[in-house]
Amino acid sequence: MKQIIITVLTQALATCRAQGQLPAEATTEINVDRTRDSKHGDFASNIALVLAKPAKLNPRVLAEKIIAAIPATPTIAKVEIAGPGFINFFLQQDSIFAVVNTVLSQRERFGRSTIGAGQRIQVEFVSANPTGPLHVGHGRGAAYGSALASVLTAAGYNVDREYYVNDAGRQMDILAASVWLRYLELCGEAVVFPTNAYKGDYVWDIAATLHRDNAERYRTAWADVTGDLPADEPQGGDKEDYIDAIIARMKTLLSADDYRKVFDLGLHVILDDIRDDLQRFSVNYDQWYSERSLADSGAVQRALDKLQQNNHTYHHDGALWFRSTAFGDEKDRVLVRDNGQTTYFASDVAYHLDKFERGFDKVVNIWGADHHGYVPRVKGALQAMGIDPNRLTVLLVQFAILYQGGHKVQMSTRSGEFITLRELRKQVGSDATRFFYVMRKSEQHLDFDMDLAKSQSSDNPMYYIQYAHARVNSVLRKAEEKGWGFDQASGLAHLNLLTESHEQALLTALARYPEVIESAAKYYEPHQVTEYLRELAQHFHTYNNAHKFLVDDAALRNARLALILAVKHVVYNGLTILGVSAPESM
RNA sequence: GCCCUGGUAGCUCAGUGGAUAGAGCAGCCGCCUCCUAAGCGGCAGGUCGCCGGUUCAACUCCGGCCCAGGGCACCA
Repeated sequence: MKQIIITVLTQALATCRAQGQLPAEATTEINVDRTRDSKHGDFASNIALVLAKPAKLNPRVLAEKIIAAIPATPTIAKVEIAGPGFINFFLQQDSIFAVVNTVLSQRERFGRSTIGAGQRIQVEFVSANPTGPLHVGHGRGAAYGSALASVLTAAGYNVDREYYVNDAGRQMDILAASVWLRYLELCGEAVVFPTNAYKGDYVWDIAATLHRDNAERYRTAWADVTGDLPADEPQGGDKEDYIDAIIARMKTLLSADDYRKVFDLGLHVILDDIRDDLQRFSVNYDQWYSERSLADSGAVQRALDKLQQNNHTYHHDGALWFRSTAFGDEKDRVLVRDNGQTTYFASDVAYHLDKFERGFDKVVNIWGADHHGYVPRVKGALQAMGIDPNRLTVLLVQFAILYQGGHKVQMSTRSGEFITLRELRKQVGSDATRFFYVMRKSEQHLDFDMDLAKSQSSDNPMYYIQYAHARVNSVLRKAEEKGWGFDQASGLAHLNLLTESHEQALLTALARYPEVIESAAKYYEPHQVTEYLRELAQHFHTYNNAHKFLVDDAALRNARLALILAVKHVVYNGLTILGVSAPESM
């Protein structure tokens, strides 16, 4: 509909130019918006205000000329000048009713758009290190990424959802060491657990599995482990140096093969847990991409070669550096450490090169806000390798703060005490958790009110929306019980009986849905969908309260049922995008 | 110090250059003989952090300042 108006305005402007009423150089992008107030019609354009200056005309005079040049269009009933020079468009009633027909025939396809057609886009999200269960911070990234991917799919993009598995690197070594030390404890060794090791209970579980399946095969005397190692933090040493020394010792005491077995057990147990957790959260992936595979396949070396060939690297202090300052970063970054090991950053350069080599037109990374400092170096590396950095969008998700009983829920990632996503889902439920996570725009700090999310009242926006869906269903059931059923053909034939202001408002709301999807996709903002659904549900509940649907007049009754059935479809479509269920009854 | 986010009603937040800045909650007053009251209506509530600038038009864009949170590794 909006497109029709833009087309019509484009034609009108061309006519004005042809008649010499508007200078040829007076051009601008045509802006058409829905009006806030129905007195201003259905759509409005500010075109006359924008072009008034270049046209050297009073905006209202220019608006007159534009309106005079607008070709007759069946869907437009009336065009008016208002205020300082707005052009207001009033739609034909028939084209307003048409949305019901469209929704009922397209059903779950209603709202899909083609703005992304032919474009491949990758959304990478969560990608938490498999060193422990997901916590509530990851949950927000999961809900947001998943909803965004669905929005983009609805907008016509070919979307690929990916989880980057950090299955290499120091943190994973620390996990392997943590598992092994707990295992030694189970074997009866008097282990003093390192300050910097992972202390969560899940580490005990993995160690127990290791012990159950392998008995004492990996056992070493604790004295042989610590031997001549530096002191840990409580003894005045450095906890980082200490844990690194433990890892090195573990690698010498176990064969490479055995080390890998312990390492992989931890990795697989935790990754399986994460997979399970996300699946229960209705978050699914097309690809789980292994960091280790980048090194194994030589992709990391290829990326380093590429940077070196393009003269963007140098050697210093025994390390290989990327000159990221040449691309706006605040300092240069190490790719290969003086000990010969590549950095996480080197893997990430290779990973991002690989993403674009896989043929994605656009790549979206969803990161925690604490990683924002990382953006310039990754974009810099892409540019250094000859890839347009604007094809990569990094979306930063701020932290979620949980509130319960009016108080902030204390969280500490230290000593393994944190609220897991699983625990949150268990307490609040998957639907409400997902809804609350995406209710706010991602760059906003989120105050997550667990009591509200759990409450089954209209105060809870998710229940409010779900209830609209269930309520339509309830009315339809009642129609069956009364022996009337629902005659869709009759309803569609009598849409012109829907003249109440509540009905008109609802029709407009339904027609807005495709625009909301496009906007949410364009700005990567799924929260627009939650906002919209709340408004739609509100229009519905208000209507329900003001008018009876199941009236004796069959024509009116069927028309109303057609309208509310359309509402049901749209609520379903929107909730589905958000990963929230739409119950038939509540 | 530098970099990223925020600052809009008592609280939580929409508002992505337009018309009189909106919603939910909290507060006050009302609405079930009726398809689910898990609902609806009304009242009250604002220096859009502050100061400049751009524009016909600024909560929105630009600059400076103040406040809050986060980030500034040869960790991941």
